[in-house]
Amino acid sequence: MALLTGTHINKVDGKGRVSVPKPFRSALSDHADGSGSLFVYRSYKHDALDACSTGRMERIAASLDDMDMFSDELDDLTATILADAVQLGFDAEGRMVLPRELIGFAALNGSAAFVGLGRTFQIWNPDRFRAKQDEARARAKARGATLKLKAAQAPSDDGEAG
Amino acid sequence: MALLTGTHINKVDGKGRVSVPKPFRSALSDHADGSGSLFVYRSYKHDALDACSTGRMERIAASLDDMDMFSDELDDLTATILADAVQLGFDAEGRMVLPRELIGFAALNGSAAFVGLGRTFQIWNPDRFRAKQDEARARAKARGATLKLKAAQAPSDDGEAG
DNA sequence: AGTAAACCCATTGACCCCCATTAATTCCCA
DNA sequence: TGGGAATTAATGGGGGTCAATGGGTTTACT
Repeated sequence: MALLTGTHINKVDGKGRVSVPKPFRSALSDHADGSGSLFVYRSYKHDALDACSTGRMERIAASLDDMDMFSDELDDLTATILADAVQLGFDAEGRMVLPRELIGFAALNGSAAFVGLGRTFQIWNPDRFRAKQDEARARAKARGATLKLKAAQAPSDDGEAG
Repeated sequence: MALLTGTHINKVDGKGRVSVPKPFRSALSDHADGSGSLFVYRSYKHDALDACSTGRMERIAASLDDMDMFSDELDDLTATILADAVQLGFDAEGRMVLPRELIGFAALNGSAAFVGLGRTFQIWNPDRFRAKQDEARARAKARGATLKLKAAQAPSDDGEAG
């Protein structure tokens, strides 16, 4: 799967429709015809939405399925991720329809910021994201954050079939 | 099998009928004609119902079959799951009829929340589930819950033969 | 006959699909 | 290299279809 990067701000209309940015749409769509779907769920860390490809959500479900049935930890994770995730498809124009509840949770009043995070992305209220980003940059600078690169490898498409 | 995700709230009428959410119905139905059936049993952890496809119930039975005969553990699990499970079918409109006893157990007073858990789902009293989910999210946030993703793989259809 | 379950039909309202318009970029050609 | 045309992304609105729901009728079983 191509990388999801950058921040793209699109409008949310009265029906809850938002255009998924073209680069994201291309990266997410399983088929060449541009059709496809994605999963969206409430972030448990921020007042924003997390989103990922169906392939990745399959991986999440498979990972959870490997845990012991009836364990408390499994219970919490399924409730916060799977029980919350809605699968949305694109229409012919490349838009998805966000449920009202999610729009309310992330306070998407008329516009939404699509924030690429590599393999996943988030959907933010644009103003809130700007603030969060400023903080994150300040923290990284203050802390002198560093990153150890791992060795180059064949890119994973993160799901689909392997 | 497609993933079972999201929370869908439908009404329970006086006859005990509930529409099974379309995405769940599609995921559960063995045949293209939309017919199909599922298993429902009382959760032993919550005041809610557990439900799954026939394929998965067979997997559960097979897993139990691998345990030692006559062990107390096997005894308990068969009694709580297999002995309690009822097989329900859909009518032409995609509804199932919940037995009164199960409606009472899960306190489904007029409406029911279908909660997708990936390979299985639960049926909750909507208010109770909201409360449970809020707690789970709070715990996940406090604990900084993380999930180690397993490697990508071909998606399991969870049944049929697997 | 009485009870309960399955089947059939009608209504409504949400969602999906289609068309039209605008805006912005790229491409082409002068 | 600048202007103009064509393509594509994003947006706005309207209408048809289907999922969800409620009620009624027949069938089966006791």
